Amino acid sequence: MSRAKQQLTVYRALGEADGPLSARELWSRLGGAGVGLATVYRALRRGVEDGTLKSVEVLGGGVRYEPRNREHHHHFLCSICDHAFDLFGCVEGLESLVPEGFQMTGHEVVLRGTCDECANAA
Amino acid sequence: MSRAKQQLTVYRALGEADGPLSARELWSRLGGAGVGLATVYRALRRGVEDGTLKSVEVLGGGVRYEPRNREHHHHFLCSICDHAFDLFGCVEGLESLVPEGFQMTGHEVVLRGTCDECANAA
DNA sequence: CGATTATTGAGACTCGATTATCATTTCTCT
DNA sequence: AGAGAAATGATAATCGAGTCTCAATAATCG
Repeated sequence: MSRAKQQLTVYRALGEADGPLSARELWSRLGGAGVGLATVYRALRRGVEDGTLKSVEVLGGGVRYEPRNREHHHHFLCSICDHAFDLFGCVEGLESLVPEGFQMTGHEVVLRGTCDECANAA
Repeated sequence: MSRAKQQLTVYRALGEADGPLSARELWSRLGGAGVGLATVYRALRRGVEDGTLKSVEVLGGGVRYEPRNREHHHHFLCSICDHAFDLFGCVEGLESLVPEGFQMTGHEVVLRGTCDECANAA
């Protein structure tokens, strides 16, 4: 495979995904063979360093990566296929949960359940 | 230390905590020395098995444990001391986020920021 | 008290995720 | 095409979390 394009390949794959991907998920989407796992990790690290990518932690399954330029969103974690899907929109009333004296700088919402595909396959 | 009470010691420590504790946090609260880390893990595992405890994952920092009999609640994760605090109450509008065909079985909300103490210490 | 059984603590071990190493290959530039 | 720099892939090394092993210790019971 041609070199020096792998970084772009990684960015593109993440851009086309329907949710954040873990290093492994990404690796297998890129063909498993043909691109080394180490290269995937390197590309991800560089992406985070230069601000193109963002690492997110969705419960269960370690760190995943997504393009930083996505709008504010949250995730749905399928408990069967273990894939994380992007959601659109947000929720109300978060401020009221913050205790006296605490300062909130951000929030995460994760919905758990069964995705479309897994629900039908069951 | 007397034996056969360690399980209770673990339960009590979790009951008195202001949020879920990781195995390590719990271990250091129990004195570090005097109780073995393996015993803490054993007690936690038994607690989860017999339904007394529940393991929760708050983003960043692995698995933590809390008594199962707590009301529905969420957590606040302090980015400085890395401690997770229980919150009271919940939010509205989660259902509207669920995509067509997906089935939601649960949800998590995590607020991030600085806790009381760390905010004042800064 | 003495025998029997369950629990414990310390450390060895396992397992998965991520990083480091290094020879090899590709790119850039002339 | 040829030299030098940068990136890559395979795999070894590392790191942390959690589990397992086993001799020692405490609890139980007659």
